Amino acid sequence: MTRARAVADRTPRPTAAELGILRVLWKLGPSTVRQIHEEMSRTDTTGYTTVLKFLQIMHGKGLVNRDESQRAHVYRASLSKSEAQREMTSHLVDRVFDGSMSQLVLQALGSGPRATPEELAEIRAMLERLERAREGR
Amino acid sequence: MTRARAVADRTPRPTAAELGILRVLWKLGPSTVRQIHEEMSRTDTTGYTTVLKFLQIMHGKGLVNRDESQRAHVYRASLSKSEAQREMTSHLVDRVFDGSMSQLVLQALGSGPRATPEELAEIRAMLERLERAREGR
DNA sequence: GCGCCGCTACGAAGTTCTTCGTCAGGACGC
DNA sequence: GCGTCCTGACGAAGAACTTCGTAGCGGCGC
Repeated sequence: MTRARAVADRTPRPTAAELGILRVLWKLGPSTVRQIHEEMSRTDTTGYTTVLKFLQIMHGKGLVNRDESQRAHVYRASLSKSEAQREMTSHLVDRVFDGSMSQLVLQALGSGPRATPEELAEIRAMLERLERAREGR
Repeated sequence: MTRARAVADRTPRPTAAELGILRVLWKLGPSTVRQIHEEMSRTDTTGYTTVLKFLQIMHGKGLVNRDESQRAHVYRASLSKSEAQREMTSHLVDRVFDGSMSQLVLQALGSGPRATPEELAEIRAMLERLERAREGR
């Protein structure tokens, strides 16, 4: 299947297991394999060498950087959480929402677990900003 | 919350290639392998038997139903587009938005290709409905 | 009746993803 | 100095996903 990739060429979309590790890195910040593995052990049974292997793979793909100056290498996510969110959301929208972000928004608002008033206010603010931007154009 | 999982148990999340076929089924409605293959040939080079094989796999998984009363079996998506949208959005939110739908909405509104005024109006309407629902509680 | 054509089914090969066992090198205590 | 322990590297096994070649069946035209 011919897949349209553009952003994906720089930092490929992480696989499920890779994303699990990125999530730990986003939470902990730069970490050693041991730290990552210990954090994952809370909910997971992934072995130490498995985590290590993924970090090596991800390093090869450019998903993480590492500092090798210490004996225990320190890994850092090379894309921020929000970059990953944007990339993955956009991919979802392309794949199942016919490219329509608004459809996604409507779906999310309508079906999600209820947002708090603060969140609704934030969304409303964003909406008004967009509406003003549109008028001003 | 457990509902998403329950649904996933019945109809597993489609893989990338499976989703490609579901998209055609959502577009064309119930179709034969040939029709699906022809539609996919517009943008894709996937072979006929590949499409067939996927439909067989998807049938095994319960992702599609089929009517075998004709010589050329007629396949139909067993989950609607909006069900798939909900399921996949919810999965994304769990994986990369810490379960927060509102974060997804903000991300989508902020980064997406611009929504049309009609779409903005629709989103606003949905938002107001939610705010009223909240007050009324 | 016979051969051709279109259709499904099956299986196998190739690729990617996931997981871990094993090894080598260096640090550290004794 | 020597063994022990921690760490990274590597490779291989297994699972899942993707793709297609080939076989077999049945209908239709001649």
